[in-house]
Amino acid sequence: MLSLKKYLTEGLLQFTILLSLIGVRVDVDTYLTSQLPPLREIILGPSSAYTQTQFHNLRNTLDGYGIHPKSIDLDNYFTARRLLSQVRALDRFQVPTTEVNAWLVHRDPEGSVSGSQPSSGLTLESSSGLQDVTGPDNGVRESETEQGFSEDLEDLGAVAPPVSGDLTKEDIDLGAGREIFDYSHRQKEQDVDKDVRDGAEQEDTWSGEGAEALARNLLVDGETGESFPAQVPGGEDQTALSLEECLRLLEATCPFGENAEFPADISSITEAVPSESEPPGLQNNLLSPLLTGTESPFDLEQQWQDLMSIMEMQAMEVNTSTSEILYSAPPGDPLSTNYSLAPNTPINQNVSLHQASLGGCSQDFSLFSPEAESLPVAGSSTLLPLVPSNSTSLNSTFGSTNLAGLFFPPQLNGTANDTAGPELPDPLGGLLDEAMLDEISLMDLAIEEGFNPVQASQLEEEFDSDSGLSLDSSHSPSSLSGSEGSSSSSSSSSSSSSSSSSSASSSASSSFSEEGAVGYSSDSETLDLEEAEGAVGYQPEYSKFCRMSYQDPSQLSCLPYLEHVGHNHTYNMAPSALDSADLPPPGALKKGSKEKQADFLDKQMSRDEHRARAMKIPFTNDKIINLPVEEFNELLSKYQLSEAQLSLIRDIRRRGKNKMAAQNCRKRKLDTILNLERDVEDLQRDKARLLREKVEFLRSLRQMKQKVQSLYQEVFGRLRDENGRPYSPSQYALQYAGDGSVLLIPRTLADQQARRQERKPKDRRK
DNA sequence: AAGTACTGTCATTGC
DNA sequence: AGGCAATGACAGTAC
Repeated sequence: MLSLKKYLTEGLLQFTILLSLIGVRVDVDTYLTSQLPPLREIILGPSSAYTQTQFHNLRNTLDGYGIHPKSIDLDNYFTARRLLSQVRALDRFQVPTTEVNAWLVHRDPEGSVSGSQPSSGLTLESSSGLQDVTGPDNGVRESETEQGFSEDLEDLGAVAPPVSGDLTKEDIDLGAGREIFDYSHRQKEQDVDKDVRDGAEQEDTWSGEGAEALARNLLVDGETGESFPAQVPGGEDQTALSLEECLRLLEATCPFGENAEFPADISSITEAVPSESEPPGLQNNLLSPLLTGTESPFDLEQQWQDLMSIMEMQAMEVNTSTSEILYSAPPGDPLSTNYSLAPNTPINQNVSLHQASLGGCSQDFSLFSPEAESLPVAGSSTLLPLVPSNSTSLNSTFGSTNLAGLFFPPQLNGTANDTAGPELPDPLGGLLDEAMLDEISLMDLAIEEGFNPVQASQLEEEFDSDSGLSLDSSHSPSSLSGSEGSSSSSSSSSSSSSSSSSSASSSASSSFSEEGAVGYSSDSETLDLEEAEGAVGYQPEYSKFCRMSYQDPSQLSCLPYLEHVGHNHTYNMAPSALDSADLPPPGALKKGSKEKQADFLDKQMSRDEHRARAMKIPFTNDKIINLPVEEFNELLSKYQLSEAQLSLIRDIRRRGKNKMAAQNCRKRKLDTILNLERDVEDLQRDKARLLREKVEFLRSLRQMKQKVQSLYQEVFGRLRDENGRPYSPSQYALQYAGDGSVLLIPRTLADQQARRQERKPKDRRK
């Protein structure tokens, strides 16, 4: 039997912790100070009279030290210490610690009522595999806490043999074999529950009847499929009783005493319960005042919906088969047998857990049941560990899929055995398949390092190889301008190469002075050139370095340093811009290289330039090409030109313009490619970042799920029937009803509701 | 000698 | 309609 007071104390605190962790502010002080003085007394007054020994819960295997089952003070002491440490550790949580409280109140047909208020007094830590994610704090805190417990035990001399099967935090987290607990638990109850065990052996047959009986006492919302305790005033089988009534019965059933199972101060508790909430259901009895109090201006519903939406993500990827595996026990499993309930035990009634009334969040609680349908109703169930293994793999740690399966206690007394069974299915596995994880890890690495210049370039290279585009840094936007600069400088060489073939003999460069280019008489280009040199009278030194492509007659960049540049990339340079190019200082020219340079510049003459010179065109190609149409025509009109000359001039103009157009076109093409490369890089970075964020979110989600799962386990594991025996997870499941209450319902019923829940979304899609 | 890159040129298209 | 930019295609050249 359980101590109401203890459970209230822990439960309220735990629930407050839970709410605070999910972002809800609960002002417990309100209840402690004004509204519910008795309750406050209960909570704050850790009198040993209010504590009880919980043989089935939590405390006997701390660091190998057992606690004597009768050590009431120690029990209370540990409880207080644990809760205190949890509260103090709240600020160190990186991931909200989910705490769920539930009260179980049921009444047997004979009128004896057993009430229990199991609470999750543990702050369930993530598995070791998660500790690295949440940071060292968790591990430290946990170790500190538990070590403190051990030390406390030693100091107090409370070294008791590990007799009881009480659930400890370690048990939950580390998955101590359930046999440990089950054994002790059964040792204690063996004698007492012989008859019950007989009933347990009939578990299979009972399950059906029990389910029916339960169904009869449950009102199932035809629309939502949610079930809630039937409110049958005065009904003998009524499940939910007023708290007062329950307490009264408890008082009568469980005398207050040293070993009393219910040492709670009944009157205090009764007073703590608002009288107006007495009637039938427990809906308004215990938690309701707390949760519906005016001190909760927050949007509880929204909070829960947020939480549940996260959980729903898991539920969407329910792996029902896993649920079966999780809770199907090997035949003859003593534990499962022990869990079984006699067909006619009061627990067969719809057991309404303490109503965790959370406003309108009820619909969200339905999430806890969907998977139930996949669970075998038969009792022979093996309880597999729900606590995720230490694996750091997301797939493995994201274990449970649906909440029912997720929360389903692996073992009745809430212990989780890491080694006991397969890992829960990862509902998020689909989102993070191996390929994706690989990608994420790669990109994570790349991106995290990407902000390091060196590693960023490495990352880019990786991306480059993928895209097939060379992302060589020289092609980066910044380098683009550089290439532009070099290309512009290379124009002369480019055109020289094309013209070199026709100017074999030129030892002197041919730069035409517009006004002086007249009087050509030679037949060959070579001759023309030679003659031109003399005829035009250009300045050799100047022309050597100022030979310009006809395309840019006005440019005359005359940049000696461009000699070694291979190509002309002055695509986009406006003639005026090129025109402004600085001429090299004459002094910079080395006379020794004059000849060489002259030859070089001569070679740079384009074919059209050579042709123009040969045809004695009186103006430069630059003018031919770049003058506006009107001016160009005006220019032509000034001279009397032959048809051949006019044709050549028009061809020169056409080709020149086309040449520049081609250059611009190629430049645009290159720019487009480079921009695309840049876009690809940016998108890849964004993708990597988003993937990394996704991983982080999934980690957080996984941790929250683990917390909730552990809480479910703990809550369920703490539930006891009137005989103090745990409920079989294979036959019962916790479900959050539509009205926010938490119900302990048979699996069969949960299955039915789960099916309805599954149909609904489908219908909506239609 | 073959492959590649760059460039010029032509033809075409569309504005 | 003419001029012109843009562009694909081709060829020449250099490496």
